[in-house]
Amino acid sequence: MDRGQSNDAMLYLTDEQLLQGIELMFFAYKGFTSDPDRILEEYKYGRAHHRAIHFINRSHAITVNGLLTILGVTKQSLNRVLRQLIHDGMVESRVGTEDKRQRHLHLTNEGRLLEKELSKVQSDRVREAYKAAGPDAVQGFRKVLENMVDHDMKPSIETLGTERG
Amino acid sequence: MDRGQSNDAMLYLTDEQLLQGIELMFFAYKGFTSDPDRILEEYKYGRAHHRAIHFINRSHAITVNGLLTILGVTKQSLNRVLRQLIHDGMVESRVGTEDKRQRHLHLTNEGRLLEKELSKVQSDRVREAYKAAGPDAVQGFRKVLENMVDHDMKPSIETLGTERG
DNA sequence: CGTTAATGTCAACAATACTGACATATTTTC
DNA sequence: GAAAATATGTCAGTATTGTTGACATTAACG
Repeated sequence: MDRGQSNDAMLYLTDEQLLQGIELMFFAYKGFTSDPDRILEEYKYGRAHHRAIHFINRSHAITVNGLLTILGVTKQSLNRVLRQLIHDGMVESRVGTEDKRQRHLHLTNEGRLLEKELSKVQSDRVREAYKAAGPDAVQGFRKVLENMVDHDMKPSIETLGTERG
Repeated sequence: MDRGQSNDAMLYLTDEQLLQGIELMFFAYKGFTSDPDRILEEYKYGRAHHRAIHFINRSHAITVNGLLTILGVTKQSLNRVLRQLIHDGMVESRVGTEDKRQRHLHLTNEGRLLEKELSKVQSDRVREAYKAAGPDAVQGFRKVLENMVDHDMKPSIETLGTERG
């Protein structure tokens, strides 16, 4: 390997170092999605389905608008995959109790099974990468990625995994 | 924030920690591509054009097959964007001297300008993320991402930025 | 000379994104 | 209570990017 930089090299980050970072993002993201993609193929689903399933699982009873905000796509685009998932019995859409215009999204038992199947292989890869890199590296990984996220999206992230989204 | 883990927490990575990592990859990649995407729109190009331009710039005189291997798409898919870029005078295709079946790809002056415009904004974001996170974090970032890449792709990465790809 | 390799191209198809328009039900506001 | 705004769903059309499969050309290899 030996593609790292000495600590003081941060004072002037070379173009080469930045381009390496860009390429690392490209190749890592490719690897990151490859395992779930194989499973999705069997279900005739795509990455969009995976993302919907992931965030419905993570944000209990999330509304359609909430999911739209997190995913950053149009409602027409989301509706296409949501319609399929609901039709296939993976996702349930419940009328809101407070606001009856809203639809609250839940995974069905079958949806939960698929979610587990997908998150298993993806988590496995992340876990292996974490383990191979070590705890300090994980800290750094998280720090850099957090700083790469658009500021607009940060509120969305913060609420994930904390009961309701 | 306070979404980190203590060092010994690595012994058992919780599902929550792994899911956070997965989401971080999703949101960071979104931010990572957002700035170039805005520029590409003006040129009526897409991300596929960006990737082609990036790796042609990085791998001097790369062949079509070489580019195919790096990008991991079909030749029909690559050819579509390559044809446009060549037609638009961004990329030049030169017949190989050793092997005349091969086509060696080069950026034209105009292509180099576009490449600079794209890599500028993307590098800026990476640089800012690096700076905000600090040198140690960058080391960790790189370590984790390298471990996330598919083993098949590693040979491709190694040769980038080292004269010829 | 026949086979293989590198490239290009045509056609068809699928997934995912977009815009714009419109409908319905419900809530909020004046 | 009527009007405006909000949440959702849907239809139609279009663009990008990926796929398969088929076929042609040119050049290299044995």
